[in-house]
Amino acid sequence: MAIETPAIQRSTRQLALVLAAVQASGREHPTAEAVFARVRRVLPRISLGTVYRNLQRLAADGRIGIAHVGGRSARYDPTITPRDHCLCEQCGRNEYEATPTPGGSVRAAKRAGHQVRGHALVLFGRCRDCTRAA
Amino acid sequence: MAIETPAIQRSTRQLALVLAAVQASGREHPTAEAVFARVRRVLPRISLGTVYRNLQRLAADGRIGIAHVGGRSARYDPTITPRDHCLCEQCGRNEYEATPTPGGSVRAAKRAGHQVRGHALVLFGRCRDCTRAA
DNA sequence: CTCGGTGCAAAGGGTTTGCATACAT
DNA sequence: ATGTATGCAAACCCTTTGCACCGAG
Repeated sequence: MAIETPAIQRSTRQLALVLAAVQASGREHPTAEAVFARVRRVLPRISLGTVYRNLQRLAADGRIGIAHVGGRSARYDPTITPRDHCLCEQCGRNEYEATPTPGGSVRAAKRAGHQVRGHALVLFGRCRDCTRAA
Repeated sequence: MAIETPAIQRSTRQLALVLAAVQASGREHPTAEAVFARVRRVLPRISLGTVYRNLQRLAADGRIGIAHVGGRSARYDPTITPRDHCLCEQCGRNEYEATPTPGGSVRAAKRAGHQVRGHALVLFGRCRDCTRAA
Protein backbone atom coordinates (compact mmCIF):
# COMPACT_ATOMS: atom_id res chain seq x y z
CA MET A 1 0.00 0.00 0.00
CA ALA A 2 3.02 2.27 -0.27
CA ILE A 3 1.77 4.75 -2.81
CA GLU A 4 4.55 7.24 -2.36
CA THR A 5 8.06 6.56 -3.60
CA PRO A 6 10.72 6.29 -0.88
CA ALA A 7 12.16 9.53 -2.27
CA ILE A 8 15.74 8.46 -2.61
CA GLN A 9 18.26 11.10 -1.85
CA ARG A 10 21.03 12.16 -4.12
CA SER A 11 24.26 13.02 -2.45
CA THR A 12 25.33 16.44 -3.53
CA ARG A 13 28.21 18.56 -2.48
CA GLN A 14 25.74 21.07 -1.03
CA LEU A 15 23.97 18.54 1.17
CA ALA A 16 27.23 17.20 2.55
CA LEU A 17 28.54 20.67 3.29
CA VAL A 18 25.36 21.80 5.01
CA LEU A 19 25.49 18.78 7.27
CA ALA A 20 29.18 19.33 7.92
CA ALA A 21 28.56 22.97 8.76
CA VAL A 22 25.94 22.12 11.36
CA GLN A 23 28.13 19.44 12.87
CA ALA A 24 31.20 21.66 12.88
CA SER A 25 29.35 24.34 14.81
CA GLY A 26 29.50 22.32 17.99
CA ARG A 27 27.05 23.53 20.55
CA GLU A 28 26.54 26.90 18.90
CA HIS A 29 23.26 25.80 17.31
CA PRO A 30 23.72 27.86 14.17
CA THR A 31 20.95 29.70 12.36
CA ALA A 32 20.33 29.03 8.67
CA GLU A 33 22.18 32.23 7.91
CA ALA A 34 25.23 31.03 9.84
CA VAL A 35 25.23 27.72 8.01
CA PHE A 36 24.88 29.61 4.74
CA ALA A 37 27.89 31.79 5.57
CA ARG A 38 30.00 28.80 6.49
CA VAL A 39 29.18 26.70 3.43
CA ARG A 40 29.65 29.70 1.22
CA ARG A 41 33.33 29.81 2.05
CA VAL A 42 33.65 26.53 0.15
CA LEU A 43 30.82 26.87 -2.36
CA PRO A 44 30.45 30.58 -3.10
CA ARG A 45 27.54 30.04 -5.46
CA ILE A 46 25.29 28.14 -3.05
CA SER A 47 21.95 29.81 -2.42
CA LEU A 48 20.14 30.38 0.83
CA GLY A 49 17.17 28.47 -0.55
CA THR A 50 19.31 25.39 -1.02
CA VAL A 51 20.59 25.67 2.53
CA TYR A 52 17.03 25.74 3.85
CA ARG A 53 16.00 22.84 1.67
CA ASN A 54 18.91 20.72 2.84
CA LEU A 55 18.42 21.64 6.46
CA GLN A 56 14.80 20.55 6.19
CA ARG A 57 15.73 17.33 4.52
CA LEU A 58 18.39 16.52 7.11
CA ALA A 59 15.91 17.23 9.86
CA ALA A 60 13.26 15.07 8.21
CA ASP A 61 15.78 12.25 8.00
CA GLY A 62 16.57 12.70 11.66
CA ARG A 63 20.17 13.61 10.98
CA ILE A 64 19.96 17.00 12.66
CA GLY A 65 17.49 18.70 14.96
CA ILE A 66 15.59 21.97 14.64
CA ALA A 67 15.05 24.13 17.70
CA HIS A 68 12.69 27.08 17.83
CA VAL A 69 13.79 28.79 20.99
CA GLY A 70 13.09 32.36 21.99
CA GLY A 71 14.25 34.20 18.91
CA ARG A 72 12.56 34.58 15.59
CA SER A 73 14.89 32.42 13.55
CA ALA A 74 15.21 28.66 13.92
CA ARG A 75 18.42 27.07 15.11
CA TYR A 76 19.89 23.82 13.92
CA ASP A 77 21.37 21.21 16.13
CA PRO A 78 23.86 18.44 15.26
CA THR A 79 22.62 16.22 18.09
CA ILE A 80 19.30 14.46 17.83
CA THR A 81 19.32 12.88 21.25
CA PRO A 82 17.28 14.91 23.73
CA ARG A 83 19.34 17.52 25.49
CA ASP A 84 18.80 20.34 27.86
CA HIS A 85 20.03 23.73 26.84
CA CYS A 86 20.88 26.86 28.69
CA LEU A 87 20.54 30.05 26.69
CA CYS A 88 21.81 33.46 27.60
CA GLU A 89 19.17 36.10 27.01
CA GLN A 90 21.80 38.71 26.36
CA CYS A 91 24.40 37.17 24.08
CA GLY A 92 22.25 34.30 22.81
CA ARG A 93 24.93 31.71 23.28
CA ASN A 94 24.20 28.22 24.41
CA GLU A 95 26.27 27.98 27.53
CA TYR A 96 25.67 24.50 28.59
CA GLU A 97 24.33 21.22 27.43
CA ALA A 98 23.46 18.04 29.24
CA THR A 99 21.55 14.86 28.85
CA PRO A 100 18.18 15.44 30.41
CA THR A 101 16.42 14.25 33.48
CA PRO A 102 12.83 14.31 32.25
CA GLY A 103 11.43 13.44 35.61
CA GLY A 104 7.75 13.31 36.38
CA SER A 105 6.52 15.32 33.41
CA VAL A 106 7.26 12.66 30.87
CA ARG A 107 5.65 9.99 32.99
CA ALA A 108 2.57 12.17 33.45
CA ALA A 109 2.31 12.81 29.72
CA LYS A 110 2.53 9.13 28.94
CA ARG A 111 -0.12 8.44 31.50
CA ALA A 112 -2.34 10.91 29.63
CA GLY A 113 -2.01 8.79 26.52
CA HIS A 114 0.57 10.96 24.84
CA GLN A 115 3.14 9.30 22.63
CA VAL A 116 6.28 11.16 23.67
CA ARG A 117 8.80 11.33 20.87
CA GLY A 118 11.22 13.74 22.46
CA HIS A 119 11.51 16.79 24.57
CA ALA A 120 13.41 20.01 25.01
CA LEU A 121 14.22 21.77 28.21
CA VAL A 122 15.37 25.33 27.77
CA LEU A 123 16.69 27.41 30.62
CA PHE A 124 16.54 31.18 30.34
CA GLY A 125 18.82 33.56 32.12
CA ARG A 126 22.18 35.17 31.87
CA CYS A 127 25.50 33.50 31.39
CA ARG A 128 28.36 34.21 33.72
CA ASP A 129 30.02 36.71 31.41
CA CYS A 130 26.92 38.78 30.74
CA THR A 131 26.06 38.80 34.42
CA ARG A 132 29.46 40.25 35.14
CA ALA A 133 29.24 42.80 32.34
CA ALA A 134 25.89 44.06 33.55
CA MET B 1 20.23 58.48 37.52
CA ALA B 2 16.89 57.37 36.12
CA ILE B 3 16.90 59.17 32.81
CA GLU B 4 13.96 57.34 31.33
CA THR B 5 10.44 57.93 32.58
CA PRO B 6 8.73 54.90 34.17
CA ALA B 7 6.43 54.85 31.15
CA ILE B 8 3.09 54.82 32.90
CA GLN B 9 0.48 52.72 31.26
CA ARG B 10 -2.95 53.89 30.30
CA SER B 11 -5.71 51.40 30.68
CA THR B 12 -7.57 51.08 27.43
CA ARG B 13 -10.40 48.86 26.43
CA GLN B 14 -8.07 47.17 23.93
CA LEU B 15 -5.43 46.32 26.49
CA ALA B 16 -7.97 44.86 28.89
CA LEU B 17 -9.60 42.77 26.19
CA VAL B 18 -6.32 41.41 24.89
CA LEU B 19 -5.38 40.28 28.38
CA ALA B 20 -8.83 38.83 28.90
CA ALA B 21 -8.60 36.94 25.62
CA VAL B 22 -5.30 35.31 26.55
CA GLN B 23 -6.60 34.40 29.97
CA ALA B 24 -9.87 33.09 28.63
CA SER B 25 -8.05 30.76 26.26
CA GLY B 26 -7.06 28.47 29.07
CA ARG B 27 -4.28 26.14 28.08
CA GLU B 28 -4.75 26.64 24.38
CA HIS B 29 -1.87 29.08 24.19
CA PRO B 30 -3.41 31.23 21.48
CA THR B 31 -1.51 32.82 18.64
CA ALA B 32 -1.74 36.56 18.05
CA GLU B 33 -4.22 35.84 15.30
CA ALA B 34 -6.44 33.90 17.67
CA VAL B 35 -6.37 36.69 20.22
CA PHE B 36 -7.17 39.13 17.44
CA ALA B 37 -10.18 37.10 16.35
CA ARG B 38 -11.50 36.84 19.87
CA VAL B 39 -11.13 40.52 20.76
CA ARG B 40 -12.62 41.47 17.44
CA ARG B 41 -15.93 39.98 18.45
CA VAL B 42 -16.19 42.78 21.01
CA LEU B 43 -14.19 45.52 19.31
CA PRO B 44 -14.61 45.01 15.59
CA ARG B 45 -12.34 47.92 14.71
CA ILE B 46 -9.28 46.75 16.64
CA SER B 47 -6.21 46.24 14.50
CA LEU B 48 -3.74 43.38 14.50
CA GLY B 49 -0.95 45.83 15.18
CA THR B 50 -2.62 46.91 18.41
CA VAL B 51 -2.99 43.30 19.46
CA TYR B 52 0.72 42.71 18.94
CA ARG B 53 1.62 45.90 20.79
CA ASN B 54 -0.53 44.98 23.77
CA LEU B 55 0.71 41.42 23.85
CA GLN B 56 4.26 42.71 23.95
CA ARG B 57 3.47 45.15 26.68
CA LEU B 58 1.72 42.53 28.79
CA ALA B 59 4.67 40.21 28.34
CA ALA B 60 7.13 42.95 29.27
CA ASP B 61 5.12 43.61 32.42
CA GLY B 62 5.23 39.93 33.22
CA ARG B 63 1.47 39.57 33.02
CA ILE B 64 1.55 36.94 30.29
CA GLY B 65 4.22 34.70 28.80
CA ILE B 66 5.42 34.27 25.23
CA ALA B 67 6.38 30.83 23.96
CA HIS B 68 8.16 30.15 20.70
CA VAL B 69 7.64 26.46 20.26
CA GLY B 70 7.84 24.48 17.07
CA GLY B 71 5.67 26.49 14.74
CA ARG B 72 6.41 29.74 13.03
CA SER B 73 4.12 31.96 15.04
CA ALA B 74 4.53 32.79 18.72
CA ARG B 75 2.02 31.62 21.27
CA TYR B 76 0.83 33.52 24.31
CA ASP B 77 0.40 32.06 27.72
CA PRO B 78 -1.75 33.31 30.61
CA THR B 79 0.49 31.68 33.20
CA ILE B 80 3.89 33.13 33.99
CA THR B 81 5.01 30.50 36.44
CA PRO B 82 7.24 27.91 34.80
CA ARG B 83 5.27 25.05 33.37
CA ASP B 84 5.91 21.99 31.32
CA HIS B 85 3.96 21.57 28.15
CA CYS B 86 3.08 18.67 25.99
CA LEU B 87 2.45 19.49 22.36
CA CYS B 88 0.89 17.27 19.73
CA GLU B 89 2.87 17.39 16.51
CA GLN B 90 -0.21 16.65 14.50
CA CYS B 91 -3.01 18.81 15.84
CA GLY B 92 -0.81 21.33 17.64
CA ARG B 93 -2.83 21.28 20.81
CA ASN B 94 -1.32 21.56 24.21
CA GLU B 95 -2.50 18.38 25.82
CA TYR B 96 -1.14 18.69 29.25
CA GLU B 97 0.38 21.11 31.65
CA ALA B 98 2.16 20.65 34.94
CA THR B 99 4.41 22.39 37.35
CA PRO B 100 7.91 21.41 36.47
CA THR B 101 10.56 19.25 38.02
CA PRO B 102 13.70 20.99 36.82
CA GLY B 103 15.94 18.39 38.31
CA GLY B 104 19.66 18.32 37.83
CA SER B 105 19.83 20.60 34.81
CA VAL B 106 19.01 23.73 36.70
CA ARG B 107 21.49 22.92 39.39
CA ALA B 108 24.17 22.23 36.80
CA ALA B 109 23.47 25.51 35.03
CA LYS B 110 23.73 27.45 38.25
CA ARG B 111 26.97 25.72 39.04
CA ALA B 112 28.24 26.97 35.67
CA GLY B 113 27.60 30.53 36.78
CA HIS B 114 24.38 30.93 34.87
CA GLN B 115 21.69 33.13 36.36
CA VAL B 116 18.60 31.05 35.69
CA ARG B 117 15.50 33.19 35.31
CA GLY B 118 13.13 30.51 34.12
CA HIS B 119 12.80 27.47 31.97
CA ALA B 120 10.56 25.66 29.57
CA LEU B 121 10.18 21.96 29.05
CA VAL B 122 8.42 20.98 25.90
CA LEU B 123 7.47 17.42 25.10
CA PHE B 124 6.94 16.44 21.49
CA GLY B 125 4.82 13.60 20.31
CA ARG B 126 1.28 12.70 19.51
CA CYS B 127 -1.74 13.12 21.64
CA ARG B 128 -4.03 10.21 22.33
CA ASP B 129 -6.59 11.22 19.69
CA CYS B 130 -4.09 11.69 16.89
CA THR B 131 -2.39 8.40 17.75
CA ARG B 132 -5.72 6.65 17.37
CA ALA B 133 -6.58 8.45 14.14
CA ALA B 134 -3.25 7.48 12.57
C1' DC C 1 -5.15 70.18 27.03
C1' DT C 2 -1.42 66.41 26.54
C1' DC C 3 0.73 62.84 24.98
C1' DG C 4 0.32 57.83 24.93
C1' DG C 5 -2.62 54.43 22.43
C1' DT C 6 -4.99 53.35 18.30
C1' DG C 7 -6.07 52.17 13.34
C1' DC C 8 -4.28 51.73 9.03
C1' DA C 9 -1.06 50.42 5.86
C1' DA C 10 3.43 49.75 4.46
C1' DA C 11 7.91 47.82 5.57
C1' DG C 12 10.78 44.19 7.60
C1' DG C 13 13.00 39.66 8.39
C1' DG C 14 12.97 34.76 8.15
C1' DT C 15 11.46 30.99 5.39
C1' DT C 16 9.31 28.85 1.41
C1' DT C 17 8.47 28.06 -3.42
C1' DG C 18 8.16 28.24 -8.85
C1' DC C 19 10.87 27.74 -12.65
C1' DA C 20 14.60 26.81 -15.88
C1' DT C 21 19.14 24.82 -15.63
C1' DA C 22 22.83 21.75 -13.94
C1' DC C 23 24.17 17.43 -12.47
C1' DA C 24 24.01 12.73 -9.90
C1' DT C 25 22.60 8.33 -11.21
C1' DA D 1 18.82 9.86 -20.71
C1' DT D 2 16.06 10.78 -16.58
C1' DG D 3 14.53 13.26 -13.13
C1' DT D 4 16.27 15.32 -8.72
C1' DA D 5 18.76 19.18 -6.60
C1' DT D 6 20.26 23.69 -7.55
C1' DG D 7 20.39 28.93 -8.18
C1' DC D 8 17.77 32.77 -8.54
C1' DA D 9 14.19 35.63 -7.33
C1' DA D 10 9.63 36.36 -6.17
C1' DA D 11 6.15 35.12 -2.89
C1' DC D 12 4.61 34.23 1.89
C1' DC D 13 3.74 34.71 6.61
C1' DC D 14 4.27 36.67 10.98
C1' DT D 15 5.61 40.67 13.18
C1' DT D 16 7.05 45.41 13.57
C1' DT D 17 6.76 50.30 12.64
C1' DG D 18 5.57 55.27 10.80
C1' DC D 19 2.08 58.43 10.89
C1' DA D 20 -2.12 61.07 11.73
C1' DC D 21 -6.06 60.86 14.69
C1' DC D 22 -8.44 59.59 19.04
C1' DG D 23 -9.20 59.46 23.68
C1' DA D 24 -7.60 58.57 28.76
C1' DG D 25 -5.59 61.36 32.31
